[in-house]
Amino acid sequence: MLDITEVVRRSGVPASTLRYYEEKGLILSTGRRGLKRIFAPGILDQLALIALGRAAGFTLDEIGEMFDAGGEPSIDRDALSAKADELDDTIRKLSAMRDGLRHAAKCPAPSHLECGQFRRLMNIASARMRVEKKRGAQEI
Amino acid sequence: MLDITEVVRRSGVPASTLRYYEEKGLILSTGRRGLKRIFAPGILDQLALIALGRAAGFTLDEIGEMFDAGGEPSIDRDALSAKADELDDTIRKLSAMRDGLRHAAKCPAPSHLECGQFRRLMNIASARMRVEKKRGAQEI
DNA sequence: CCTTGACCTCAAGCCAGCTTCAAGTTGCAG
DNA sequence: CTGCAACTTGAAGCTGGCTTGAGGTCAAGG
Repeated sequence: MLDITEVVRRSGVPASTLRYYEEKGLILSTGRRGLKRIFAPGILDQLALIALGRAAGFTLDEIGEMFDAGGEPSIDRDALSAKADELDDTIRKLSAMRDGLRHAAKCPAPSHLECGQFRRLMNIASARMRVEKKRGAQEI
Repeated sequence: MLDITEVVRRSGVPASTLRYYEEKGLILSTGRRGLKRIFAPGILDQLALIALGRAAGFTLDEIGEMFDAGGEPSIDRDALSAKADELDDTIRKLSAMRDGLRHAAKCPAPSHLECGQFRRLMNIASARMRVEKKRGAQEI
């Protein structure tokens, strides 16, 4: 059994965040010593899992749905696949962007506006903005 | 010369956003007809460029510094390179994440917690969180 | 037993990048 | 000239994921 200080020390997650996660229902403290929260050791895995989810682009609400009542993970494999596909898409876009930037950085055109590739990038970016307005922003 | 409605129609950027950008100093309206803003046609390129910058991960403030007094772009090629490098880094992280998710989705371990690769991912994600706390979050 | 400092709660604040609202002004069609 | 839709302003609100602050409680060490 761990007190909050110990959880902070071992997970690197600030106490304020732990309280916030508990309030949101993402984690559970297993009891109190007086007012003070006590956590089961499993909390550390759970926090690592939350960190992973965040890094993968899940929202806290989505992550909350990945735990059963006991705090054990029960992650839908289809959801993982879907998120992987989403990441793939993001990666493709970012790669195109990176290549365009790389080109612009060494393009000899006096102004970037005179570079065909740069203009293509600009057009793609504004087209994407339009789409995201319509379809409720993805991410990135 | 374009009125705001025309700019909205041709750029897809909402009027509220145009006013916000002007207030922020990112764009300039070239005059007024009565109270109403009038824009030079160049605004369309400028908005496309802003969209591109946003998509590449620049903040509005950073983008603001990319225009000279006349609204002409004057983009530091080094900044573009640096942003490209940053994107590369992001892409690498996302790729690792995607591969891990993909694996977890088809991993036969009864619980994800029992899968070595999944646990490695978890640990990477929580280690990254710690670092980002210390060094003031990048993006993604 | 008393102090102390680590914990607690609840509410408010912060960030970026907008959007929305209420109330006021105006260009222009009829 | 009138009416009204389209524009204007400034301020406030929103989203997500926290952090911060004020003020309160309590377990443990001296």
